[in-house]
Amino acid sequence: MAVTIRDVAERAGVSVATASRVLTGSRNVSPVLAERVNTAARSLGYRHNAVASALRRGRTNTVGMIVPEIGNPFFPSIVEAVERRLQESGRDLFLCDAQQDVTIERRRARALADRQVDGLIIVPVSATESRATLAEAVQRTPVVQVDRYVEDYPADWVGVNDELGVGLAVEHVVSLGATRIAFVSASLDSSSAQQRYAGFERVVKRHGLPGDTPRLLGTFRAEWGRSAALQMLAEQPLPDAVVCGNDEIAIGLLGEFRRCRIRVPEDVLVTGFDDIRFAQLADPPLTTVRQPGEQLAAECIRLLDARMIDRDLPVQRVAIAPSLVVRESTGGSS
Amino acid sequence: MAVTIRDVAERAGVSVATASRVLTGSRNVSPVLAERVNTAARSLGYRHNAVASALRRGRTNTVGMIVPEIGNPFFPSIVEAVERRLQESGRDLFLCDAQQDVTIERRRARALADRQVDGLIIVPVSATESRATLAEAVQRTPVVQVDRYVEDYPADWVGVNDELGVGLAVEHVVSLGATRIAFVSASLDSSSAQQRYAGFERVVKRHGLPGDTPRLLGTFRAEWGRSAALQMLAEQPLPDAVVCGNDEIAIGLLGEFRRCRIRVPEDVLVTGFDDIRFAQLADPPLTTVRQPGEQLAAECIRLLDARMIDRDLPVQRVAIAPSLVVRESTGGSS
DNA sequence: CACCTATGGGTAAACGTTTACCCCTTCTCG
DNA sequence: CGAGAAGGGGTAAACGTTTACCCATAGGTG
Repeated sequence: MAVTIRDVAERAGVSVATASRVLTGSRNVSPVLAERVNTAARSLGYRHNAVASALRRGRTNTVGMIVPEIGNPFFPSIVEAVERRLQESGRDLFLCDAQQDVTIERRRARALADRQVDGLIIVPVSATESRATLAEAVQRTPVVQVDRYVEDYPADWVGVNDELGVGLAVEHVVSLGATRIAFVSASLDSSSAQQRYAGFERVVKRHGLPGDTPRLLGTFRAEWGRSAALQMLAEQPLPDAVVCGNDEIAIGLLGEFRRCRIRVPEDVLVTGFDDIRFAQLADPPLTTVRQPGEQLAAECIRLLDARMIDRDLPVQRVAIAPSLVVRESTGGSS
Repeated sequence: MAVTIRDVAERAGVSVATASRVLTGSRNVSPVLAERVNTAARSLGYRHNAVASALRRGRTNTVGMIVPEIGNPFFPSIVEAVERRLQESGRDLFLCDAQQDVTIERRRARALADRQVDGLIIVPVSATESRATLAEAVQRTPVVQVDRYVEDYPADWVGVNDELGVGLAVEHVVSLGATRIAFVSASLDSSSAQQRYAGFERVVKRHGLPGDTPRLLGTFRAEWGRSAALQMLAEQPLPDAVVCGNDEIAIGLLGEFRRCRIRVPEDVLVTGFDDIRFAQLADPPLTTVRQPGEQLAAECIRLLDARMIDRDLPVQRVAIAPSLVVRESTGGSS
C-alpha cells in the first residue's frame, strides 16, 4: 500500500489537515510543525496522489491537447511551444493524436474531459465533422482551437491568417514574373485547406491571371506532392510556379521534379507553407510562409487562461499575420 | 454541478450500486433495470467521472509515454504505432515531451505517476542521467523503455539492435569500395548514440580500415549534420563515405554537401539511421537503417502488459534486428 | 419439506485529498 | 481589564465511484 498523507500526519504527530496545509502551502503553519511534516514525508517517501487531489479540488493542473496527426511535423513544433508555456505556470500537458480521424478525435476529447483536464487545446481534424466533438468539449471544459477551426461554431481560436499567407506566396511568385500558377494542397476538409485555397484564388483573380492552371487537392502529405507533380508533368505545359498548401507537399513535389529533371527555380518556382524544420534543408531550400509557433502558443495559452477565469467571455478569434521566408526554390538569395 | 451517478440512479429509481453495475457492466443486472438506467443516463447527459473512478479502482486505463523530443521525427512514428496498439485494448495514451532535459523528464514522469497511469513507456533522454527518474518510476508503476535505455539498471527494454544496424551500413559502404569512412553522430549521452558508435568502430576495425577518419559527435539534429559537413570539408581529403547516427544528421549533411557542390554518391557515400518519412525525399534519397516502428510498438505493449500482470517478472530486453534500405545516397537503384 | 445455491438487488464503506467550520490561544487597543 | 481580531491547530464532511457485504427471492435436490 502506498503511503498516504494520513501516514505522514501520524508520523509527524499532527492532524491530516496540518499535513495537507504544509504539503500544499495552502495556509500558514508554524515552522516547527512544517519541518516535522516535511521530514516525515521525505522519510516515508510520500508521493502526492494527484487523482485524489483532483477529485476533491475539481482541478488537475493539466491541460489536454489533441492534434490531427503527430506525424505531420508542423504540429510537434506547436506542441513544443505550448508545452514550454505551460511549464511556466507549473501545468502539465497531455497530448493525444487523432490519427486524422474524427471518431478517434472524439474519443480522445472525451478521455481528456473524463479525466477533468482544466482545459483543452485542439487542432480540429475537420471544419465540419469535428463540430459535434468541439461542442461537447466546450460544455465540459474551456477549449481553444489552434491553427484550424470548426466552421459555424463559436469557440476561441488562434492561428495564422492562412488566406493572407498564401496571398503572400502568390504575390511573391507574381512579382518574379509568374503568370501561370498552379496550386497543390489538401482537399477542403479543414479550415486551413479552405482558407489557403481561398487566398490563392483571391490573389490570382486580383491579378487577372489565367484560371485554368491546375488546382490539385489531395492530402497534406509528401506523397500527394509527388503524385501531383507527376500529374502536372503529364499535362504539359508546366506552370510557371506551384504554390503548395504546406511544406510537406512542396517537399514531395520537389523530390519528384528532381527525379524528372525539372529544375527548380529555373523551370518552375515552388513555395510551401508552415516553415517546418526540413523546409530549409530541402533541395532547393524552400520558400515558404512561416507560422510563428511561439507566438501562436503564447496567444493560445492566454486565451485558454482567460476562458478558464470566465467561461462567459465573448468568443475570441486571433489571427496572426504570417511572414514570407524567401529561399532558393523561388530563386531567393542563399 | 455536473450530473453524477447518484442522479442517474435516482432518475432510474434504482440504487447507485445498480446504476454503477449497469454503466460499467461489472455484474449482471436485470434487462429492465439496465434499460431504465441507460435511458436515465442518456437523458441526463451523464458523463463518467474518470477521476473518481480511478481513485476508487486504482486504475486509470491510461498509459503514459515520455519521449526525449517530439520534434525529432523518429519519435512521432513510434508514438503513432503505440497509440494504435493501445486503442485495440481501449486504453488511452498521454504523451509528454522531455525537451531533451532530464529535469523536465523527471517532472513528466512524476506527473504521470502522480496521475496513476497504469504503465509508463519511456525513451530515456540519457543513458546515465535518466537513471534516477527511471528507478523512481519503476517503484511506482510498470515501465518499459523503448529505443533507448538507461545503463546499469534492470528494466524492460525493446528496441532495435543499434550496434548491428550501424554495422549493416558500414558493411554496405565497404562493399561499395569505401575504405576511408567517417562517422557523424550524437555525443554518447544516450544508449543509441553509444551503441551506434560501437557498431561503427567494431566493423571498421574488423575490416582493418584506417582509424584516423573523422568521428564527429554532436547532436541528433540536422544543424549538427551541416556543421559536421563543413568541418570535414575544411580538413581535406573528404572520406569515401559518411555513416551518420540518424537521418536528420544525414539530411543536414546532404544539404551542406549540396551547397558546396560535393556530389553524393559520386564524391562521397552517405548513410542515415531510422528511415524517417523524409529519408526517401532527401536529395539524393537516403540509404538508411530502418527501424520497424510497428513491431517495436507491438513488442513494447506486450512487455508492458506482461509487467502489469506480474511486477516480479524477470527483466526482459528485446532487441529487434533492423534492416538496411538502400537508396541513391549510396548509388542504390531507383 | 428442509436445505442449499444462484441471482439480483441495496447499504454503506472505502479510495486519499482538501477545506469548511470550529476552537483555543495570544495579541492589540481602547 | 475586556472586547475583538488574528493566527494556528483539529474534526470531519465532502468529491463521485466501486465493491464488499448483506438480504430476499426463486429454483433445485434429496
